[in-house]
Amino acid sequence: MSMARPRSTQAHEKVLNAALELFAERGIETTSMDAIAQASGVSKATIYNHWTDKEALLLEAMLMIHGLDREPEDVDTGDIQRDLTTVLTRKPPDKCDAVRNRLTPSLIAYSAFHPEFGREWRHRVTEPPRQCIKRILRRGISRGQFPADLDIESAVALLLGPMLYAHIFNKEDPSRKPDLGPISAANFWRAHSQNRKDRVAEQGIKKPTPRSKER
Amino acid sequence: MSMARPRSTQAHEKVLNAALELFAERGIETTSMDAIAQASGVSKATIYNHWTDKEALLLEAMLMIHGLDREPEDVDTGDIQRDLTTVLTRKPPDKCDAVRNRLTPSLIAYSAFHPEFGREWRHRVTEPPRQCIKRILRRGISRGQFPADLDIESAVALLLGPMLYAHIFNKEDPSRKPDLGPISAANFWRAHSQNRKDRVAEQGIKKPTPRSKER
DNA sequence: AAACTGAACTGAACCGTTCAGTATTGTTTT
DNA sequence: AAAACAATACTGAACGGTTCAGTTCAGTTT
Repeated sequence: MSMARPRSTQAHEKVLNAALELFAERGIETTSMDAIAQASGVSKATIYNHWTDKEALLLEAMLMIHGLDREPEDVDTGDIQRDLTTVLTRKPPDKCDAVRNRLTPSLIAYSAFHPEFGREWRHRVTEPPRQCIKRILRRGISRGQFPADLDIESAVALLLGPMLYAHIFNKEDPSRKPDLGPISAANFWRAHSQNRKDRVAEQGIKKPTPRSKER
Repeated sequence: MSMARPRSTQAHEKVLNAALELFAERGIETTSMDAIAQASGVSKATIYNHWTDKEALLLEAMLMIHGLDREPEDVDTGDIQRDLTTVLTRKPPDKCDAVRNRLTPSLIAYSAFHPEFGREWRHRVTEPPRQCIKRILRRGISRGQFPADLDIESAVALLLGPMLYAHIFNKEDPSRKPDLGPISAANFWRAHSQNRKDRVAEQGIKKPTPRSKER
């Protein structure tokens, strides 16, 4: 009934940290449990006492590093453009950020070949910021600042894609690393904002300015 | 001096094809040479006669599938917008395309942890289309259709990023899979085109830039 | 004569399990 | 309060069974 000795949270965290570091440095599939045990200083037997699987460990490690920064997810200053920029520029604490970024390529591949894990990753990690952006976009539409027929799903890709791209392809090239967050936001804003100075109508329903957006 | 029996190009290609298929289906690191031998119908001894390494095989397979579509890399119809859209929409033959797309996540991860291979991948595969886009952008700048201070590197990320993003994150969600090529091109065009009268009403975030500056 | 096959083989790594011994905790008794 | 106890966690090392990259080789085909 009474647990005589509680699990050492110290050991638990040491393992998680070591696992994250190794996953980020050498990749998920190529990091062995023995390596994690050795790096963490926790015996492998104990690791398998805390987690059933390598995948279970990976899952908790991933949720841990992506859950450390539970910021107020929503942003609404009234200025849609500013909100967009804020969300795209938002970054986790420096320490996390490095690990998270180095982890991304592995997660992309691992998720591609482990659909279950992939769903979890997208659902728990990549979806929240997406939702945040979607809310802002919908607000923009209802305020008439974006066209009513804006495809939100495509818009999210337009906003976030450039950052992902830069992260993957400009990694080795230190010459080209401007922060794409504000750039991408500005790019999108200039392309879709209907807030021209001759049009100040704020009420949402307006005649859609005929955009030859095809289709 | 003269080889009594030439290497079977048939075997060579069977191995390459089988390797590509397996790499795409199960990932690079988790595909064994034995599996490739069995799937190709070529004995493992022969495979190691044709390639020194698993990595050598991977490299040639990658170059093969990305070299099959040597199209006229350059596009210049005079209409910058059309050229951009064309390049972003351009696709390899259907057969290749499926394999290439499924291969991408693995290549991202493998390149992240094998810098040498990564350089080769970027240089031989991802760089050519980038260069093509850059040429178009420079042409647009020199013709005054884009602002002279446009950061080309960021612009490429703005154009290609959304497609990469959609490819990675919208894979499992069949509801939203519009072709982002034209959308991304239109998005960029609307944000940066300077000499269209449908955009002059935009409030001047950008100052009227001076004439073309050579780079 | 060289390329092929099929099969065996090496050496190393891997995951996950087991186990005897030890350390650390909560509980009970003195 | 101190000592004894019971229950559990941890260690370190080993082990089984598998998988892998790469090699070797006797025999077959071209």
